Amino acid sequence: MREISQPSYHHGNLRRVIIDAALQAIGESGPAGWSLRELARRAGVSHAAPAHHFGDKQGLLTAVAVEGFTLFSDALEAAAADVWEVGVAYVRFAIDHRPYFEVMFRPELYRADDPGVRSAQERAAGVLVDSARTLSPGAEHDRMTTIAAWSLAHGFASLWLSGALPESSGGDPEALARSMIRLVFGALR
Amino acid sequence: MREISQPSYHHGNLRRVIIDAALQAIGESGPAGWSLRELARRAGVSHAAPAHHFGDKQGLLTAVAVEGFTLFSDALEAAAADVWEVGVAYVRFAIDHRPYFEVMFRPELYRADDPGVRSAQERAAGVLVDSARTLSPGAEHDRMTTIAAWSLAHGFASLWLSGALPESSGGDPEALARSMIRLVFGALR
DNA sequence: ACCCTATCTTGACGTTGACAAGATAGCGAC
DNA sequence: GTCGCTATCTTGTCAACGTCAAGATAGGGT
Repeated sequence: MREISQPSYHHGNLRRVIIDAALQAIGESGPAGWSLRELARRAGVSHAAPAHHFGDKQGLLTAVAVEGFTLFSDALEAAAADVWEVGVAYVRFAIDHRPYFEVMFRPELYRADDPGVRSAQERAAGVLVDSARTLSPGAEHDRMTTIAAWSLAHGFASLWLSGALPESSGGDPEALARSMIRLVFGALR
Repeated sequence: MREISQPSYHHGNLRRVIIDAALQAIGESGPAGWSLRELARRAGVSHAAPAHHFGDKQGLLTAVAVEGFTLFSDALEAAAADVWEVGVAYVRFAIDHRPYFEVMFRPELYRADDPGVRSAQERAAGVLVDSARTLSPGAEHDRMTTIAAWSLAHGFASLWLSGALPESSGGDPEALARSMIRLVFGALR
């Protein structure tokens, strides 16, 4: 009297199923607090199915990073019309797509030299550089302004996610980020 | 003919030895890329010695976090005389004590509700709040300024450590951080 | 009708974190 | 001094983990 179904050999492509399961697991227990086998169990596949598609755990996380940076670039580009909103979009992405974000900026978890990762990363960086130029008080400060704007948005997102800011419980991250950006860069320009 | 020494039962207190080994391991392979057993092997103790002193892996990382926040507070306080240097000290600590820093802001790795952690954390936050007040353009902007300054320093440190900034290879993080802080908060005040 | 390949499963191996039980050494009491 | 108590550390064990090798299945081209 087995309650487990017999083998049944899937033949759809499980890549998406597995990535989605990974995102959910990362959301629940952080980017390193889950196991491939538990993942497979939840996705209803064998314990080695993930390895087939992604080689190993790093390979799976590499796929997550690529997807993450791509979605990230899309989000930033969509906000680029209003320069002041790019930083807000940065924060919003980090919070709305926390699992992606947490993997993306932990390069030791995946293969950071993967060409797919590289190009997706560069695309995102490009959007940031372009919008920061608009905020810069002068061409000679362009690079410094980019770094400052990036640091400000990234730091706020990281602190918010790690729960270091007391406002994390209950506050509205977008509104807070918007005020912060206007305070800092309103004075600068 | 055994080449391994016989048991020999240490009786010093191995807490320090183990924490130091952990810091080294974290420095080499990130806050989650090492194993307790490998750690013990390097420290020359049995595979269960760490568990005796710290309960489990989380316990060991909790001890690291407490120590880290304490050293962090010391570093910030030492720089507090010159407000402009607090942010620089933040960055310097992150880079000079990378293993501590990487653990401290990953609360899912340790017991963030530990009373020791809490008080060490609050002490560090206190220094930040006090110095940010000096930079604030007005009392009603105090909180916003604190968050902005904190985000700026934390973001810069995180991006630098993760290698996201091209300047990470070869540049001088302290000097860069100093310019960035002066650019942003010089205009604000 | 056949085979070829991508897809997925099964089985196995060494390693890991954790627990339980045993061994050792220092130290105060008498 | 030696007895026993306790903190310290070791040994032994276990389920779970990541990875590899080998086998099973199904769908598409020929």
